[in-house]
Amino acid sequence: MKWQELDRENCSLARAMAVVGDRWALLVLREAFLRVRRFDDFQERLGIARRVLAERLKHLVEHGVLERVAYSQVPLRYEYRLTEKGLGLYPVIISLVHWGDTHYAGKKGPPLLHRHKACGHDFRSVLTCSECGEALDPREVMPHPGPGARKGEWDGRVTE
Amino acid sequence: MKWQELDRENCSLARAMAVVGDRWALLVLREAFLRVRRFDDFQERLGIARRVLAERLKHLVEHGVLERVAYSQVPLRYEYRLTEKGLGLYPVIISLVHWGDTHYAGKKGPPLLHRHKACGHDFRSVLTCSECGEALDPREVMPHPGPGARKGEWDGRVTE
DNA sequence: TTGACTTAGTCTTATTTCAAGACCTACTTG
DNA sequence: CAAGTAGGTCTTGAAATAAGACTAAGTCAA
Repeated sequence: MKWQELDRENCSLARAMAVVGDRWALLVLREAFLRVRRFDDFQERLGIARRVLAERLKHLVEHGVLERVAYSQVPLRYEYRLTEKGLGLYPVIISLVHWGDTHYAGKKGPPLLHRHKACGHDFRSVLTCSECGEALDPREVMPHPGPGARKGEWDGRVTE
Repeated sequence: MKWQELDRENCSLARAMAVVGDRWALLVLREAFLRVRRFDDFQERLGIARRVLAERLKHLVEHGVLERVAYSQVPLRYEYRLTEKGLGLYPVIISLVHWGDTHYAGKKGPPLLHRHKACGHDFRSVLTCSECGEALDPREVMPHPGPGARKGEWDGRVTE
């Protein structure tokens, strides 16, 4: 399968990966969550090739994850901001960061901490069930076909 | 910057991306969370080139995300299972799936639902603060340098 | 009013990675 | 003994990436 065909799969993960699944997208978004907004700042902080960055930002804008906003009229200059849809990727990024903290932080500890303004503490993210509020263990989750499933699509895979 | 140098960055996300940041890793892991374990099953379900799959599985095994376990001695056959470290990526995957469900499900709804065995309900994942238990809004989070930060690394970026 | 600087890109070239599918090896089953 | 199964490797051409030079439009200071 080619990468461009991924969004035609009937799978929410595949469709999400078609938008943010390339090598750089999540790193670009990490910077966006750290309030980086301008082309040269993304480029310098990530060390990404400029051509690739330009294409990636365009792609994220086209998919509504970022928006390109003029912050100066004369001269005309644009910056990139997270949309609501983009903000919705925060759980993905913070989960990856905390996974990295857990397994790859050096002796001294993680390079970056996150403080929850509401309660004032540094936190780790905890994934919980929207229905009962308990922390989620993957072994406690049973996937099963939903309303958008195609006939026979999950046969022999998920009904257990 | 080259992709292989990413894990030398002092950033937990960059280090995580060095392990699971290529185009296929998270899709392979999605299948693993759906109890797929064998080479040919991964290959058929993902439509990934066999050479790329072999390399990717090897990489994930080397990084301790999957383990290669013999499930038959005669003939000798191996399968790939999630390790504890691999299970730790569940929040990343389920968050991406729910983001995809939210923004890319068709009219009929998501193709796959997830039932929490503990409470018996289909759920969405909710990211909460480990300290106060409230749902996390990215606008309520203030990143700041941690013990593993390098001197001056975050100057002008995160202290707000 | 020229020369240095800023911002947001585009373009070129060499290298790396990926897609598709044929092929290989060891064993099993009919 | 022939066909099938499982888990790969190999080859070829196409696509994506890395690095950095270059461009365009405007600003600022002398």
